[in-house]
Amino acid sequence: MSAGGAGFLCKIVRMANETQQLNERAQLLLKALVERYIADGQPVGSRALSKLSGLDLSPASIRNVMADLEDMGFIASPHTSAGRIPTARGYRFFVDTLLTVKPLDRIEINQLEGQLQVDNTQKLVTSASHVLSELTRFAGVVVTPRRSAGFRHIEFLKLAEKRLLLILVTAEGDVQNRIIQTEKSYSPSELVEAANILNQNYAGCSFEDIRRRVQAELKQLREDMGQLMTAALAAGDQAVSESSEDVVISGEVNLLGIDDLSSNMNKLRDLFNLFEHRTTLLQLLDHSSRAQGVQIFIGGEAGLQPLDECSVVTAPYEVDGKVVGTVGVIGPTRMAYERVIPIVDITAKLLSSALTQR
Amino acid sequence: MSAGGAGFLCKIVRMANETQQLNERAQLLLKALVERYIADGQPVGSRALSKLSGLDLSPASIRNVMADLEDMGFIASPHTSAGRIPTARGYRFFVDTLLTVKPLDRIEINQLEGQLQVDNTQKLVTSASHVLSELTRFAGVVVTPRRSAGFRHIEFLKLAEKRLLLILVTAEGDVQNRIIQTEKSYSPSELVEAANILNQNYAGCSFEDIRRRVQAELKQLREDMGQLMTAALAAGDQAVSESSEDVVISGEVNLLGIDDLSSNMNKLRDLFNLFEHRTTLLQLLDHSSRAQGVQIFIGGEAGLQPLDECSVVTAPYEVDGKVVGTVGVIGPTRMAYERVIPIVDITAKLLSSALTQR
DNA sequence: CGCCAGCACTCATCCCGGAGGAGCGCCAAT
DNA sequence: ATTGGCGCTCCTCCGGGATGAGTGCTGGCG
Repeated sequence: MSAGGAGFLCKIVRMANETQQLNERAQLLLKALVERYIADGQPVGSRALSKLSGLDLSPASIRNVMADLEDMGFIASPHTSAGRIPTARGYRFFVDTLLTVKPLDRIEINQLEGQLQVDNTQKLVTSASHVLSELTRFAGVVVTPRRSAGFRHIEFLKLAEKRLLLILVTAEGDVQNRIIQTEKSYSPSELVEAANILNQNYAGCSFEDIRRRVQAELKQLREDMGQLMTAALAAGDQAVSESSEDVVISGEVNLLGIDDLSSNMNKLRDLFNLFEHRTTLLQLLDHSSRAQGVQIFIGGEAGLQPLDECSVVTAPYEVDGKVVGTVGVIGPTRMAYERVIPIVDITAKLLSSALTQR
Repeated sequence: MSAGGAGFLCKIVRMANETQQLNERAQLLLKALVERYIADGQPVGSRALSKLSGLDLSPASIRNVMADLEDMGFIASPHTSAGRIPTARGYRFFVDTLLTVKPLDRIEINQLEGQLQVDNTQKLVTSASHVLSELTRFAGVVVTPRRSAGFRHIEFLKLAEKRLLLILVTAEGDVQNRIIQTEKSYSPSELVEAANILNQNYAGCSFEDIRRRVQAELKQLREDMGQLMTAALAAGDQAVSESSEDVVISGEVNLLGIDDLSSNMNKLRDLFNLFEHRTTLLQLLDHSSRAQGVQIFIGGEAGLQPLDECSVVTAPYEVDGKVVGTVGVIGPTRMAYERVIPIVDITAKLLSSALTQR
């Protein structure tokens, strides 16, 4: 399971340096500290670490190491005489090299699989989002599959004079529909004819292709028919592209209970505003779909202030071997990564296979 | 503009009593107090009221009246030496008989009208919800229209062997679709034939009617055709009823900023959980659609604890003179009713006319 | 050179207790 | 009936002492 942020090259270089700089003792202590802090959210002092770490060291010695870790920016103290808490960089190092994830049981996987509803792409996606939020008790988020820009079947339906309903079955079997205003009033038989032409000749092609070909063959058709076709193509194109990418979020409520976040009412509001602003979130998640495997964004690494004290754990999912979307979890930086990571990982895989079957 | 809760008769009786008991001075003072409290959220003292009320009374006299109002349960003091704040009953009386709503400007109405997107019932409903939350800065909520259980057009589409897509255009012009598993594999022409029969004979009827008539006329059809029909009818019925009532909420985030609510993290979480539990909310809102005009639920009047410090302002909307749903706003009990009420009222009316046009 | 016990120091938190102020209730005077 | 005045209550806002956690540093020990 690989996990990384943006800027791979520089990251790897840095990692090499850091692994050199941090001797085993420092690493062990950092690991213990992060784990402890994740577990109870209190700054961790030298005394506590001395008991936890397993190393047989006195608090005083540990203080020396902690001072080093602080100098290197892995940990920080909220005030003079408190313990230390991990910085974003500390979390990063922890997640990249110290973390040991424990895979889920077969039982848990089966449970998870059972909760994915499969009767419909939309339902599948929302249930995946639900499952993620239920299991992690954070916010679950899924980017809906990119649709291939083509259609399996097209149909016109007359609603009123000069008002048509365009019904479009996408290659994936989902149905889109759209109302078109036309200049001329078409008879039902004309509509059937137009639909037939499109279905017989162009089913499965992308709209761009069709437009090009229709334009070439247009002269053979009556002019009004051509108009209808182009209008239909435009509408279809728009319908597909408009509904093509969206992000489904569930369990935002869970974040209200997290005291790390809900202490700052303003930040919390910013965060929820971000959730309403789908597009921004979409960009972040799209990032993830270019890499493979689980990715983790810690704190502001994504470049969004509202995510200041949050981490985003994502994994892309695929249909027929092609990445089509991203699933993920948004929670506080202080989250149980070793649990969340496999959950996200498995969910992505289950979603992939559920989508591929159909 | 009428505004009332449940239990009309008893309410009217009580109102008569109360109006008798409260002399004009008490009413004026109560009105001033509530308005002031709504405006700045601080308990209102006698000195402040003496200046505000317009009556030329000393604080001492006002204290007498306030004591009476407190005895009658209209106001309460959070602690010994604080001012008074309205109780739920106080708000109730204020809203029922003291409140003077100022209707919106033509300009505002036009603006509002412009923001309602009309290309689609679903979009119309969500934009109405958005508009409500934007204008009031609280949570906007709309119950989607009850659909009449009939169809304008029906269509079968073969997805695979024994797997059909049923496309259904409702009387309102919305499109539903549903996948049916069949026992037998039908040819495209059979599907067209079945669709034709349904369209020509039964368009516009309710599914129950159709089922009855189909059953009677079934013998004339080939058996497999009959099977297809009944399957289609069942699926259509289900599709319509399933998607028939839902509640769209937007702008929940706004409630995070309200200090009346966000002081109590737990209550806030309960509230947001209520939002996710659509059904409970639906019941409350359905209540409203049985009355006519704007209705107001103050505090726990609705019988839901999460709404403890909230008020719900609702109004039913109609299509062709028949009530089909409800719009509303959920905000803190301490809200500017004189502004929210006309907003909800107008939105309901605009929504009605937008839906009726189509 | 690494380790560690001990000590001084720094803060955060908690818990008073007093001062200030807002506002009420009551009462006696008008 | 209205009102000025007085005493009282209780919230809020400090400031200070006590407590405790945890650090940094130093000097001694193996």
